[in-house]
Amino acid sequence: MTTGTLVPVFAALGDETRWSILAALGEGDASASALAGRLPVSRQAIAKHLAVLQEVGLVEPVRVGREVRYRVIGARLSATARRLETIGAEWDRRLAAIKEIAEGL
Amino acid sequence: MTTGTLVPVFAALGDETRWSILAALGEGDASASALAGRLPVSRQAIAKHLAVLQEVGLVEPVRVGREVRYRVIGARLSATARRLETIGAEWDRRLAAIKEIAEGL
DNA sequence: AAGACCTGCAACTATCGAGTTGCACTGATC
DNA sequence: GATCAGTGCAACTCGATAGTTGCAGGTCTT
Repeated sequence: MTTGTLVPVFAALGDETRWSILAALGEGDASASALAGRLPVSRQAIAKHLAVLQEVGLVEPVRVGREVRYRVIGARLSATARRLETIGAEWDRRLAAIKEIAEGL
Repeated sequence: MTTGTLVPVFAALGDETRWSILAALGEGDASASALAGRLPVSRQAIAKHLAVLQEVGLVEPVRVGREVRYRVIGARLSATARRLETIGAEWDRRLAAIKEIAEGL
């Protein structure tokens, strides 16, 4: 799982347009061009967003002939959620779970 | 709970400095000035971060005499985590849970 | 082979956000 | 009442990022 860094994942999830893309991908894998047809932004803008999402492991590219479709990785979301859950649950006990993320990453 | 909008919460969690602040607050409530003594940023920068965190309900101000201490709201993190968990878990079933967030907000 | 479609790279603009400094205001303390 | 610590507001710099357009390179189709 490499868990990776957690903060960049939240940064990636902190953009409305990227959620629109994720929502669109929820209805089936799609290419940047296909997404550009459904969303009010240019193909290149979407390509950049997809690069960001891929960087943090929220999305995965799949070559299909000449086009590149993207698939959402639900497990990544779940894993992130679980880590966040842990932090929130243990906060009141004043455990240093947060420090790990803030420093150790 | 008002659930509120979810995306801004992620945006708030997408900054390293804010995690440092949350980590520091995890060791006990503290004011902006007190935090400025422990972190390598100015008091005003911290004040802005605290405003952001408060805006999305991750933190709560508590007046103590002339100073304003801030307390982390662990429940907010847990609630956010649970919503994220739901989305991740149901993604594979292609449910439109995401659409609610991306559109309804 | 030609044309259409999709991708990828590059340059550019513009806005947002993180950070700073400076100053004014308020509440405790001596 | 004077002073000091803490907060709050405002203006400013600067880097990151969301967005655009334009063009070059691949790949499938006819």
